[in-house]
Amino acid sequence: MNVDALPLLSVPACCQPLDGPSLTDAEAEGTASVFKALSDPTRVKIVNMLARSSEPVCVCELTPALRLAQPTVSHHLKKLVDAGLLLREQRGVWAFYRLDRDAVGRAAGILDLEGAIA
Amino acid sequence: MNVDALPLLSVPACCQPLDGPSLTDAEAEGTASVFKALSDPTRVKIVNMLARSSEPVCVCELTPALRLAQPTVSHHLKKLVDAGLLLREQRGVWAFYRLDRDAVGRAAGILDLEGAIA
DNA sequence: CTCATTCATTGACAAACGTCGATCTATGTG
DNA sequence: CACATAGATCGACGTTTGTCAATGAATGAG
Repeated sequence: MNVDALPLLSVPACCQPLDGPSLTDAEAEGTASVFKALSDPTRVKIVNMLARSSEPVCVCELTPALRLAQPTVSHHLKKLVDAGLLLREQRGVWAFYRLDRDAVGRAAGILDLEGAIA
Repeated sequence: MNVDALPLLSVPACCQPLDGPSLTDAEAEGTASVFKALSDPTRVKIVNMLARSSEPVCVCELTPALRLAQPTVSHHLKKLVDAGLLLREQRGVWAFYRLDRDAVGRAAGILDLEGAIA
């Protein structure tokens, strides 16, 4: 579009062109993927339970507490691990999960929200 | 199922019954809704732009920066406002948005992640 | 080996989501 | 009044999501 050929605007311009995106597509997608992992009530409960526990927690303890079918819990745990929020550890037949306590802070940092949190 | 009638387990129990949900359904859903608002790359960019600006930003400035159709930008802004993350202000024909800088901190607090952030 | 247990994976289904074109409302100009 | 502009709302579309039953893989007991 040729700006010079435009008729004079009947409404004055409200703001300057200002700065660019200030965040690459990759950064935005990476940050969104972490928050997407926390965007489900069940996964919020999981993260909260793990945040309250100083030791890794067994899946056999999470499943009854969440009152969901076992494949559903496994599905949510995988999403949290893929997002980098949880760490998995196998002990014999059992699988234990614990929180990676730096991950959320990293996402909030990219958002430029450090000052707004805590 | 009658527990007393079960045969002895061939695998020992891994953990105690332990604590309950420790987070109500309403708290989990409320927290998840805030993170859901941040679970899209476009909305991450919007929040980042607003976080970098000390003054409210006009929609007419957001739309070209995001390279998306105007109804799409309006849709994302509504989701962020509904989540309590953004505040809307009408100035004549234009709509300005700014960040509610306490909202994310509140969500992270419910998660019990204060210590892990910042 | 056989069997039981824990957990992950697959497949299917309904619900929710992101995107955009078309339309509507509200504000300001003349 | 008529007209132009900014932005919200509506409908439709393809994609993604949460859930579960069924199945598969891995570990341990006997």
